[in-house]
Amino acid sequence: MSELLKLENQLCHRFYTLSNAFTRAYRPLLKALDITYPQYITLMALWEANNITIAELLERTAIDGGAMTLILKKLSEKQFLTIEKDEHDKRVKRVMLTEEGKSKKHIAQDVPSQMLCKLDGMSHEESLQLRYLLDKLGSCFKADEQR
Amino acid sequence: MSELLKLENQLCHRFYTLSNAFTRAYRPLLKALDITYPQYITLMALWEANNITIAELLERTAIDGGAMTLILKKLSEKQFLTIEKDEHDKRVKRVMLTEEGKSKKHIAQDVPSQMLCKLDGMSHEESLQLRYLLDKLGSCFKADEQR
DNA sequence: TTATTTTAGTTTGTATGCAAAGTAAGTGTG
DNA sequence: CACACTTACTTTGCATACAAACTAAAATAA
Repeated sequence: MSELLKLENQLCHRFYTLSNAFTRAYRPLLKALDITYPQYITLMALWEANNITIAELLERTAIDGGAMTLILKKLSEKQFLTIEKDEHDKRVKRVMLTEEGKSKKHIAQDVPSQMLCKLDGMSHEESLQLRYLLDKLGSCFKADEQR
Repeated sequence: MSELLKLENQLCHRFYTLSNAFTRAYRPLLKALDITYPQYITLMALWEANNITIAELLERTAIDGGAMTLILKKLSEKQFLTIEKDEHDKRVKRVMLTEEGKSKKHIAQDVPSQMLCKLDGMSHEESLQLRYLLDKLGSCFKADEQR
């Protein structure tokens, strides 16, 4: 049978599997913060750059626009952030961390290192190499999507 | 600020982004078959091993059980497969490709190579290396999930 | 200025992903 | 044989992912 159609030969299936595995692995770590993985991504973006527009947040997180509306609603209900209309351009909304949202960053500090523990067995060398290859693959997609 | 919490340093975010990119990239390729990416994964598993139980299908595809119920329903409605109860163990269901489902494999033959075209820019060497690292990462997760 | 187009976000409909609860049917024990 | 336990799936509730349609507001063109 065609080797090309075998599931074990699909790069895509590895990504599918691993991406889901990451989400599962983060779940218990994020429980203390009472947030989901995409919500965590959103907060990380904000901890890095607060008071940005939704468009900028979409750009940084690569989260879907429609999904982001709901995610921000949730995070807003949980008192992590507030959303305000821009003064000059009323189409634009700005997302701002609350004091509470800012303070949660301290709790989140531990999350990345805990995740690294789970991924023990992979050397630093290897993870750097992996990162390089992932970024290369990412640029392939970017190039393709522009066609 | 803590480097660890920067979004660009997260391996997980690369997987999140790339996994979604794969799904998007497959969409147009799968349009001819009128199936989604998880449905494609399911069919690949069946083209490789027909007449298997749902449990085996879950094992091979790593798709969620609850989702699989719906995916099989869809594929069944589309006449790709049928589902029958096992004679000996009535809890078990077996999934079988219809003649139509089998024949679609020929159309699907082109999909992997079309995807490889999109990923041009990555050498064969690099994709082998990537595959090796992905599998290593996968085994890290497996080891962790068993704790 | 008015009509056209573009931009920033939201909404809607469909398809998962996942945990947890539920169901039906075997298995094992006493 | 009766009860507890395990299996193989399905169902349910919630949270995205994504395309496409929609809305309001700003930028441009005519």
